[in-house]
Amino acid sequence: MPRIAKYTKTGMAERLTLVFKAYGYEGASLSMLADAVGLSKASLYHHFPGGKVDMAAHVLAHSGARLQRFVLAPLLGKGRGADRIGQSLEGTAHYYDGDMPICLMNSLLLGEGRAHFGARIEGAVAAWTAGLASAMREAGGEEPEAWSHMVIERVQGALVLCRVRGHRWPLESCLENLGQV
Amino acid sequence: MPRIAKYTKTGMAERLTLVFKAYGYEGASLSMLADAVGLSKASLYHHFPGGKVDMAAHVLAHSGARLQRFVLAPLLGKGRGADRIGQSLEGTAHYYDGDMPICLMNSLLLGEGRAHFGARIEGAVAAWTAGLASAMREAGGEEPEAWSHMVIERVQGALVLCRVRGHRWPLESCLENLGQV
DNA sequence: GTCTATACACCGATAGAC
DNA sequence: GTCTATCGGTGTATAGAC
Repeated sequence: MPRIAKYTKTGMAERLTLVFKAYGYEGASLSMLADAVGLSKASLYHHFPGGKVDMAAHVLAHSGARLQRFVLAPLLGKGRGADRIGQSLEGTAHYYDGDMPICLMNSLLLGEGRAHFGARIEGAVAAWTAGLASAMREAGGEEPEAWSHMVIERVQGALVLCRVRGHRWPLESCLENLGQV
Repeated sequence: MPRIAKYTKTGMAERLTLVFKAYGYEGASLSMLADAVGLSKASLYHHFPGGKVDMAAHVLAHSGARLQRFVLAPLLGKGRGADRIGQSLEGTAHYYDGDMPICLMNSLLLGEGRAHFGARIEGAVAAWTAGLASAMREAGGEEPEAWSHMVIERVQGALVLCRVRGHRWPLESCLENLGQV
């Protein structure tokens, strides 16, 4: 019996995201992806005619929109630079949600994923770094560029440790430390 | 025509490491792995009867021995704590070699790899953290545990950024900063 | 200790019914 | 817009010759 659509396109992207995060681009099979959205493989191709690359591209676009909303927008908002940085760090905790947060870009950079999405991912990281540096510059901090690189480093490293240890505590601890400066 | 063995078991592990780093556990196929050591798939099974899991386990063991030699041993050696930390950071640059260094444990934690190797990887990270904290404690630093977590965070994050940007500069920059403290 | 040949499952993707 | 059925290819793994 044909199933009725359970998810909007955004809802599908969220479900597919979980698979790509956990298994990477190559490791995520169409069977897993179809199961994740509750459709057959053939039905997935109706929504994503380009197949797996298409799905990963939509997932990346959805993730980019969330990064913009939760992490980048606060950096470019009103108010004192220090307040904006604090809001962005809080947004970072929301952006990397779940009991064991995983960075999608890290998973998608393995194997063939790098050739498909490397440029987009590099651009997102550059925008994040620039936003942090800009806010810190307005906050009067010294060496804003070096500081922004350090923040990205620590957050990304904390996400690796979240995967190693299997919970989100390393990320929370990292963000708390970064917020105290 | 049968090929003659080009590599010792250690040499094979080094070649296989490159594939597992770049593609992860699921993404690394037996065809790629066989090509990497210059043997047929069937011949690989002579050296690694357990198949792919067996190969990844040997690769992880070889990587653990290198971590011990380059990174952990300096931490536990003689001399002032500060000197030992400096030597370990230099060893870290050697441990993560190549033009685009990649953390094997990061790649192997994707997908099924986590179930196979998660415990071993978590143990290695714990040993690294403990060694750093111990050396910093003897060096008279304050909050050695928090400091050691920060170092691992930054190194792992720098390795992610190396993959994002495609070269080893983020790691070199990170290690230089860490050594100045 | 290497190889060719093969087994069988699953891969990504498509055709076409409903 | 969903499905079943199927395609050709590749996946991991094995058998057995040399």
